[in-house]
Amino acid sequence: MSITIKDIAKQAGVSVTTVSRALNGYPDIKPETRQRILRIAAEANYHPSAIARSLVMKKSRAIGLIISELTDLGSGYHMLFDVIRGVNDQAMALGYDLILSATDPEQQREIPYIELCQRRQLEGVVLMGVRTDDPYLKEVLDASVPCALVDIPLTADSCTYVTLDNVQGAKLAVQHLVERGHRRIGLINGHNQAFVSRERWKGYGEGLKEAGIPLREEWVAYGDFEQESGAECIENLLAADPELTAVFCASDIMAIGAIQRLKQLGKRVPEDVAVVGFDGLELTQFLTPSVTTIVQPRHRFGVEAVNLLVRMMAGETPEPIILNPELREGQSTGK
Amino acid sequence: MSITIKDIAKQAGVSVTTVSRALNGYPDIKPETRQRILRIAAEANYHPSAIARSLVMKKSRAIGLIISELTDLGSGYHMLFDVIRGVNDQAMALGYDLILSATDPEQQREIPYIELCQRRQLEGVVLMGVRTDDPYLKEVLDASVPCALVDIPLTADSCTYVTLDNVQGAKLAVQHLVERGHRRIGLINGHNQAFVSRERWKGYGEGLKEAGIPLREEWVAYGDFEQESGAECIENLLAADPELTAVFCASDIMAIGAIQRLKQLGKRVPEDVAVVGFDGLELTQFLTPSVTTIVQPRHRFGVEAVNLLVRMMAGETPEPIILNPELREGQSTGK
DNA sequence: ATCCCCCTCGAAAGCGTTTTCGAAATCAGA
DNA sequence: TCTGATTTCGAAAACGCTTTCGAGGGGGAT
Repeated sequence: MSITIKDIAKQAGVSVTTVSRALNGYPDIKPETRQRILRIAAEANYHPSAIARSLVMKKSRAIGLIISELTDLGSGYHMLFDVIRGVNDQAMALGYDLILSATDPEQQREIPYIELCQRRQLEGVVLMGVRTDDPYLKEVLDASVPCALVDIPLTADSCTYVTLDNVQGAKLAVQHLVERGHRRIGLINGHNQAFVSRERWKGYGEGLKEAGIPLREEWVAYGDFEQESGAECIENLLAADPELTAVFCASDIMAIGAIQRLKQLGKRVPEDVAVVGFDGLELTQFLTPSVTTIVQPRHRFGVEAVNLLVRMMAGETPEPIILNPELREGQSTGK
Repeated sequence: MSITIKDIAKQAGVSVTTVSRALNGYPDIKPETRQRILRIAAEANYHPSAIARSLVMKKSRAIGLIISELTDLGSGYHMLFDVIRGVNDQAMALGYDLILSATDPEQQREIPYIELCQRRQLEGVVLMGVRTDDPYLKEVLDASVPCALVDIPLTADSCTYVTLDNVQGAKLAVQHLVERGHRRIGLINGHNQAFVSRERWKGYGEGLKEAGIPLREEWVAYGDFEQESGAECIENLLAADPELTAVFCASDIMAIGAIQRLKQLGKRVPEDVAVVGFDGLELTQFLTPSVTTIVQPRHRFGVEAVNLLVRMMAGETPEPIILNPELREGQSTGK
């Protein structure tokens, strides 16, 4: 059906060996023969089969992008998309094809990690959206396929990660609020199955400590990164301490939910309660009030993950990449 | 390196043929031999190479997901992600692997369509986010690889599509506004390189006509689906006709931009100007005011696209799928 | 004229599967 | 016990490519 290297060889009156050499830029071939072959191949609109090539070279030139919980409308929703873009862009730029595989722990549709890698001969894998208790994780850590984790600070023989300095990010948020004069600052954290939650909690604590503010149990609530949970949490926090004047949310989406509920409760933002979000979603700039947030370089996560991967595939054992957070001021924390 | 079918054969003391047969459920094999082979394969954690299999079977069991303008933060931003999820879910459910390829017309990084298909032996392709003037389109239409288009109403020999009834959707929006008593209704449309824009324009016109309202040139503005353009357009429209009391936006994002700008101009929504969006983004429910919108079954787009694909791969020539829009009321059009 | 080396190219093996074709073994019926 | 059908299995080719190894030819040096 499809046109093969043999056809080109026949057409050019040479052997397949010669065609292969011409196409792959080997030196031991007469320049004019090469030109002729190239021309014929182009005219015939010939493109070598990546499959056949993979088989013989034992390299697929493909990397996997595995996302847990993609089907969950959930947590990283807005975050994930940009990371996907980054991974895609860099993979393409480097000549790798991307195989997307979104798994879903709940529905048991998980294909064992190893199997996927073996089946498609993946040269490396970018893994994201994984909970701390996800079964994938164990498999990955002792598999031999290079793996770059996004927002999961674990390393192993063939495994490293890229993430934000979440501790620093959370601290930035708290510092910003302290500068604005707040002393009673709540935290609406994400669920504990997310690695980032622990770090943001830590950063929150450090931020308070540096300001000489003792941490209080009732200032911390746990949501699930979703809008609704942000609303519920802020209500709970206010019930526990009506004097609360500020809250730091571990996701912009929860921040939006919180602001929404605050309005319903008759509280003004930022006059009565100031709010800081996390993620740096574009839409936060266009809300009323616009939301102060810790911005993550999401696209770059993807790019760097692929970069880590190719370095690992080259035999290196690169250090994890920890990107710096930035605070973007909005109206939700006043001027 | 990796364990192959030969290893299993040797282990079991049979030929590779027999192993292949056992694994693939052929009947001509003694039940107990099959069991033994299966056991051995499982113990060895063996998984057949999809690559080798593809080569000999000339079927890759892989479909491509090609997205133009993914790198554009742009237009379908929020829409695309859900469609991707749908494609992924259904592809997995049906046992196909997904190869993601986001191209970018601007940066010329486009890999010719045909080449991609040939290289990876794709059995079918889902194509989305393509402009009317995109070079891909021509290639696709006369290629022989089955192709399912999303939101691009074109058919060809091996090509069909899934989309929303955009005419009906726009009409729903206008009807809703008319019911609320509006007579001067503007349209903030998307750019004309999007297929959907033409249809939404048509639906807008029909909606007005049915209400006996003559369409006026200056009621129509063209944005690019982005927030900023929504803001600019509403300002222009109001400049052209200060009496405007309602506007229908061809994307939720533009609607948000428009509402934002309206507030800045001292107009109340919906009291002074009512706004309807398009897409049915979740976040529209959580804004103040929440946005009335035409909801698209985005996830289902992906699912149906894959369904179309497999039917085409089976030799059928299925009819296009046109899904029905639904209006979801928010506060932006009053009660 | 001889020898050696370099340049250019082809034959063939091999990658891990599936599948065709036929052979061996088993079984039924007589 | 023999025949023929049926069941169970193996040898080998094929898929499209890369790569090793070596052959042939031309040119320069001796």
